[in-house]
Amino acid sequence: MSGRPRKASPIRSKGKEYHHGSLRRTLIDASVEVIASAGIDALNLRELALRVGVTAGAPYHHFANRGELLAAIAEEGFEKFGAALIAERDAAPDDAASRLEALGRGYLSFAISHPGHFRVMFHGDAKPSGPTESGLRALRLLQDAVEDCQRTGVAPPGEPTPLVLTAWSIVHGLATLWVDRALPFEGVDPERLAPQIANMVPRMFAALAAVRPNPSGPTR
Amino acid sequence: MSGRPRKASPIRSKGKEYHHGSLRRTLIDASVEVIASAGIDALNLRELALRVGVTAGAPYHHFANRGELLAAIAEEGFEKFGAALIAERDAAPDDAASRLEALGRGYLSFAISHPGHFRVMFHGDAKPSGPTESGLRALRLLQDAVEDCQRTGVAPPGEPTPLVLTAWSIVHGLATLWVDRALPFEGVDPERLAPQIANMVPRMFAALAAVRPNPSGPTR
DNA sequence: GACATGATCTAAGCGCTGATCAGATTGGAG
DNA sequence: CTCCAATCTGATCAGCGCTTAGATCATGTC
Repeated sequence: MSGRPRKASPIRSKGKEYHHGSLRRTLIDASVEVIASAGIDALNLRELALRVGVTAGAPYHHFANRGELLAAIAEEGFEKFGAALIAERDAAPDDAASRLEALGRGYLSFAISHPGHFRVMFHGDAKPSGPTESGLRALRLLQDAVEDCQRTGVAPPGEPTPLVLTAWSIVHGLATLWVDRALPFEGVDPERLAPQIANMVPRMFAALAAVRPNPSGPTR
Repeated sequence: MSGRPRKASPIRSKGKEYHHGSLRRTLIDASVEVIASAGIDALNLRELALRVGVTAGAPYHHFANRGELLAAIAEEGFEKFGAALIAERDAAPDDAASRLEALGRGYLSFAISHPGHFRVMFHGDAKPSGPTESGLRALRLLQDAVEDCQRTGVAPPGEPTPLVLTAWSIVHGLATLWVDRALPFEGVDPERLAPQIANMVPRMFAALAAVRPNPSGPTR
């Protein structure tokens, strides 16, 4: 009851007020929910706006168009993604193989627990520019982990790019198949399979290193 | 059958006739082109119809709605896909590892040479039913190849599902990253990298088999 | 406290796209 | 030739993205 009742608290209760208070945040959250359960195509700005209690034109004061709403979701997703990868990696034992495995687990865990963000992050259609800054940072984490494995001998030496791409492809492929619901294995729970697959990455690299000390050279 | 001038030739020249003659085929082909270059979202039935010389309502005599057009493209894609995989496999040397590698090469080649079909085939949004009959047939090819590798000792024994899923994830992940243009490696040509990655699948399996004769048991 | 200013939201509407439907046109079967 | 089924046209509706003018609120200034 002092002079200014609500100054540093921009979040209002959901009551009927002219200004929503945190419409941008609310729109992103609601969008992620819709996309997670029904896909990007099902995202309807009109319905979305009405559902959170504003008129159809209001979102355009926070996002220039539908694409920029999606871009904001993707950017937020890549930031959460990078943070999740780092957390998982730093919680792992301090050897190169364990940390690479942790990154793989983190990758899959993120896709499973944030399918809405993940879908938008790697949505191929109509990508204006290439990968974002945050996306590249996440890739560098993987790259460093693979090179660490090479230095400590738990991955074969040589050009790291094919190894990085292989590791990335494994986890990204499984994550994609999972969020696209394209896994036709009955009785298989991808959520339990995820750490198994993630663990397979450093195991295969280690096996390669043990069998072939120098597998470089043209493959075909 | 010499009486009727055109009976068994339903394909007309692009001349202005009331009946198009092969509108369904033409619509699919044009759609695949659009999707390959601009993505699924860019597919516009009106523009598509006018471009091939019919009015906006005509496509609905061949497809109940936009989704069924996409479903037809996916189905056709899976059929081409299966045929391409079989052709590649049967052209390979007659050992299990070579055939598994050939399947991986076929997978990636298909994605690279048929990006339009591939995009629709694995489009996660609004998939009504699960994978198609043809899709499951393609999966069985991979499953059989992996089990052959296990029998001949070039892959570790045990449950084949994790191995199948790993192999599938590697090629599917790279293919997805490729068609989504999400590969931020400069100076790297995925088209030349594809056989290298495909070759890595049986090599890693063989290494695993050589190092650990029995890697079964809970991973974590 | 009165006022100006910028940010936010409403209300109305435009254009484009997916989808429907009655009727015109055509090829083919009997 | 006659009739039928398939195909296409033309008109139209509904839904959605987006724009614009004006109303409402928050905040800083005097």
